Amino acid sequence: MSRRTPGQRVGLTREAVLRAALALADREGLKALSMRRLGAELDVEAMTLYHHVPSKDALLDGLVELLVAPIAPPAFEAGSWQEALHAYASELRTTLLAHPNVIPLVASRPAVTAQNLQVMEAALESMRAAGLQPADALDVLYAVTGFVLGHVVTSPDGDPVDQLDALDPAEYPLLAEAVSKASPRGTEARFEFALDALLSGLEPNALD
Amino acid sequence: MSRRTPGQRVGLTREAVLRAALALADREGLKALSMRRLGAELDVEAMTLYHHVPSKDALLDGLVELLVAPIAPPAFEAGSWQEALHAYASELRTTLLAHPNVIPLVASRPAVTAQNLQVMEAALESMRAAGLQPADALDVLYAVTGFVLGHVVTSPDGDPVDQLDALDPAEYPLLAEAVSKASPRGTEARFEFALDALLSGLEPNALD
DNA sequence: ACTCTATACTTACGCCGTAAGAATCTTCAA
DNA sequence: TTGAAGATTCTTACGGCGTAAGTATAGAGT
Repeated sequence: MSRRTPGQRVGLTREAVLRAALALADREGLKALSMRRLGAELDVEAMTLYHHVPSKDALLDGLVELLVAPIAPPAFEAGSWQEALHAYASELRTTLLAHPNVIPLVASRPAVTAQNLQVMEAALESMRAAGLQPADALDVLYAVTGFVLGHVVTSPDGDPVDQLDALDPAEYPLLAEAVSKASPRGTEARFEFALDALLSGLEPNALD
Repeated sequence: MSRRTPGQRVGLTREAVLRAALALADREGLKALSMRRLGAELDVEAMTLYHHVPSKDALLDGLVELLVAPIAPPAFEAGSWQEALHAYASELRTTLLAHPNVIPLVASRPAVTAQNLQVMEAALESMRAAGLQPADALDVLYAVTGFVLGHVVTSPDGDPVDQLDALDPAEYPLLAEAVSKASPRGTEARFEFALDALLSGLEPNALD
């Protein structure tokens, strides 16, 4: 049951493969993302994919890069210190939340790709313009990025409260109370609250 | 090539299985942690493990729980607000860093187990004694936990700078400068710096 | 001593990543 | 116009995976 005769091109590119992989992971989860399954999705045999990607690990790396690449680095030229980092953190969070299935991947790959290095360099550039030493700026960048990742990892979709909804108030009275009262605020408010806490604490130390 | 006759007991327990799994993951990484391999480690066939653990996913969940369980919840009775959360965050970080191979697992499993719920309840208890509303306390807990996880995920072992060591200064001048200057401080200093920033920013908002 | 059950092993199925190689199409120089 | 070269695809095969189903035995409770 062959799809077509060998050699007959189907116009695959690395980019197309990565996009299909992201779509598949979004739709059916990371476990469904196998080379055979992805091949089927593109109407191609699994081994064909290896002409565009050297291994499955490399494919996953590429997937993370595809996801993170379009995020704009923090721009300090316009607006205050906090605003720039706040906007950057929010965009990063939004991007990750749009692909919840891929978050574990982002969290488990260092992703020191050329793409990422350029983003970091650009960020340091504009942070220097704002008066920061590069060493301090790097600390701040790491702190904010790690914070966003950690927040997204601990509350991927919807309120973390969702998972705690059916909670026995007799066994966990305070937890139940906290959950019932915290609901209206939502995860986003919780994120902004903690982010601003971090940023306001970061500023005096970093600028001194 | 059978190891022993069926029925002959080897004295396996869920706990022993989980400990062996953790040891194996620590020693050889997550990819080496297969049911067959783990069975071999315990001198047992793979299927035997299913008497102590319902599935591999459950085994991984148990592994995370085993790792996180011994961490003491933040105790506010003695010492200041910051000290308590600082100590908790540091212990969590130390525990995770002691098992770098397992970090991706912790980051990708919600882990809303009975164990964890009890830890959270205990934390809320002592935070209430310090004058916090449970809802605010929960926010603070999530913020700190997420922060630690994010930090550990982005710089698992050694300085993140290690991976950036061989960097082309011509291509990334600021990055190279930041790396060369930031080195002596180390990852721990970076962690404490950002943690204190978060905590100092958290306090006024949460206590108001 | 006898039964019952928990524990262990065996076999088998359908997945997985990927190494090796054959078949075909496209391109381009002669 | 032809024919060689290289790119792209398919085929086959190997060892390893999680686990469903079934079998055998050792030890505990009567």
